[in-house]
Amino acid sequence: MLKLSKKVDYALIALTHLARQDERASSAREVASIYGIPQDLLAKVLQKLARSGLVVSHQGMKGGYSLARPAEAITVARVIEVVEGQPSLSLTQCLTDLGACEQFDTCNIKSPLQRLNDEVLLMLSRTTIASMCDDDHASFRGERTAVAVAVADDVQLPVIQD
Amino acid sequence: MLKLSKKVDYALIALTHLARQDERASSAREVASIYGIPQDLLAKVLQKLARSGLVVSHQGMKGGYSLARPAEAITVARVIEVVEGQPSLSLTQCLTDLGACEQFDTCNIKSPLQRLNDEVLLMLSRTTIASMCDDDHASFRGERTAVAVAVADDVQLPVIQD
DNA sequence: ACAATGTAGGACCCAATAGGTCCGATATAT
DNA sequence: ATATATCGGACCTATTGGGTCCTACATTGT
Repeated sequence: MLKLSKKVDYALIALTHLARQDERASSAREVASIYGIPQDLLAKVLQKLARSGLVVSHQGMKGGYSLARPAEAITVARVIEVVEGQPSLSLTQCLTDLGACEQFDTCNIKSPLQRLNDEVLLMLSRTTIASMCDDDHASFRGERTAVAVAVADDVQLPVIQD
Repeated sequence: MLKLSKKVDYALIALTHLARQDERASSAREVASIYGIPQDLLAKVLQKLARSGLVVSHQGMKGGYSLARPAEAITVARVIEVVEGQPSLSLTQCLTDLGACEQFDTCNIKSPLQRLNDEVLLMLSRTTIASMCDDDHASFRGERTAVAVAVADDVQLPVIQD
């Protein structure tokens, strides 16, 4: 599907929210109500983030969550990995379930996929909660971007050599 | 899940196979048996590719499929889009189902996600069947790459400014 | 002419996952 | 003590992914 799950969406929303709060803890309920996210589900997600050390939790009344480290040190890659479990961070099964792949020996696309996977991973590792915070000040109009249009129309994009 | 489906895997395998055959048509059965892919399923995938004009089909005995255009002109992005239908080429629902997103107005991560999405899309648009053919001559050992290890271990990667 | 081998495409099936809810237990500030 | 938190397991349901089966139709070889 090449789409990130809602859980990851929610995690990113919550984390950028926490990043902006800076210090003060926010409860799952609070965040959920602000962004219209199912409360119980967000709670689960935040618990995972807490268990993984991306976030610290304060129990009891007046409790909640706050970032466990600077927003610059939380990458999208890590968030995905934490929220939906490691195996999902590879573009294809055969890159994780090594040996479990039926067509491993005859497969003709192993190494290109590996490369592609690494590139995506790198991109997700360079994107941090901090960078997402900065970025969101830019306007978003909900239009299809030039890239999306080009792909949909099956237009040839210029090849970039490296 | 951020993983491409088996259908896409199969499509890419078949396409690079066809690219190497150069001219001569291969039947779905042939390709399926070489790579250990369920035949009926591959047939469906190839039919989609044919309907979308990425591949031409020759019916009847001695029939089969061959590339409809040079391998350089078939991008991974396009293949994904064709095989699993447009909506799947965006990292998150809200980028496609515009308006259908519950938290659209309050969402704090719209534009960063848009950017990320574009970057991935661009990368997938620059990768062609031709480039995958070249690439596969490189050795593949099935080991975790440096990038994968770094992410899993939650190591901070150097930030690259643009 | 007719069998063998193709593609075309609809119907269907099953298992896995995503998304979400509910509940009881525990911690803590007022 | 009570209201408000997190914690974490159990559970539910709709969707999707992956795959099979079957019928119809097109071509080639004999």
